[in-house]
Amino acid sequence: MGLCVNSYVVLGFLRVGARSGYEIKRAADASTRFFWVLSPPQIYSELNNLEEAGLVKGHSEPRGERARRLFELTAAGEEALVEWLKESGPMNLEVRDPALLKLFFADALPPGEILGHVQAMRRRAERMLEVFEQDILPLAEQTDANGMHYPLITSSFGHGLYKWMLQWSVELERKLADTPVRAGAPE
Amino acid sequence: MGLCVNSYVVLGFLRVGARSGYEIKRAADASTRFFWVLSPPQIYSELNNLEEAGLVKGHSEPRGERARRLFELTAAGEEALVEWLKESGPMNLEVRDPALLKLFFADALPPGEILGHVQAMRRRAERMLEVFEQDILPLAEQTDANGMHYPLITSSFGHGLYKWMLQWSVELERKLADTPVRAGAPE
DNA sequence: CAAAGCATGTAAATAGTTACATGATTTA
DNA sequence: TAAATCATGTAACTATTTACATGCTTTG
Repeated sequence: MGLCVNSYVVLGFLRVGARSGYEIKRAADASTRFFWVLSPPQIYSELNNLEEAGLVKGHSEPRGERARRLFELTAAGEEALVEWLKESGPMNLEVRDPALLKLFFADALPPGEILGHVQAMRRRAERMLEVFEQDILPLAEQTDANGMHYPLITSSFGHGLYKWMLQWSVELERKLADTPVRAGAPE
Repeated sequence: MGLCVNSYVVLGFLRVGARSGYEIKRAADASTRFFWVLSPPQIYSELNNLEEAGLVKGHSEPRGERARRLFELTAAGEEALVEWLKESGPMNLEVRDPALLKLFFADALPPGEILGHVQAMRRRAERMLEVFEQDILPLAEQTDANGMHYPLITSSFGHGLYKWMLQWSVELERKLADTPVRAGAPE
């Protein structure tokens, strides 16, 4: 019932101009999803939550027969957001990657199968880099030109992260190609 | 009811010698938790699941009055694990980091507050590096000497990742110190 | 104008965390 | 020997995903 990280993501996007659940979803998909996933049902239920708490105010604005609600921050909502942004409690970074997990247990596998996984990791990093370079960064640069600078900074974090991962995968791929079983870690 | 990633983590640790839920927890805390979190209740319920499915076999081995169950892989369990390890479906890397989220929305904050967050990110990376260097890597090297090479490889991934993050934080810290508001992304 | 995709959600199922309980073992 | 910590779990709560429903808009 209380507020959680998701609440502040929703408040944050409302603050910079999103009005509907769908607009929040679009904005999140193009930016924050790389370090915080948020699915549509979470957004919509969070909006209801926040309205009950008086942090957003919604009004009905149907498109024809289709129901539709637009929201805006209240003064209390803006304040709650800024207070949260100021807080500096311990914050845990969490990574979940089934691919690394498979690699962790890969000693149970014949060497031939393992190289394939590493190649898949490399390709995944390449795909992500494309997404960043074609979609995420250009959009963040626009935002930057509009006077909001931190979306570009955090997007560059994502971009740099995947560049690092690509490099790591390539190095491991090379080492495995040289000496299939006794690989030795890259570094 | 079906098997999920957690199932295979449990099978994987049983395969390399863990016998109880607690031993699995200990092993996971010292290795896979950096790319796959798994809490005690998940482990215990997963063990029951796997037993029903015939992939592990458990027997009671109480310590005094305290109940206690030890498990081992069945042949079917070993096979299920290896089949999963071989599979190469699409695998999504997921990151969740409230600190990056705060940084993303930091344009709503006075510049003074922001530097503190970046410093906290740097210190977090430093702490993680210590954990890797003092605990995780030494243990993985032991495992490596015992003929299992992939735990060291994946642990090196974690180590390298946090080294990269430390570098990124330090660079951003410097740029913010120079020009507080108009920061420009590190890269 | 039919099909595909965009926009707007909800219900039900699954996954995961928190808080607790309890006995054994170690340590101050 | 009391307090702390290790070991072994469970119940209840919270968070998240999946699958669906439905009307509007664009496009072949």
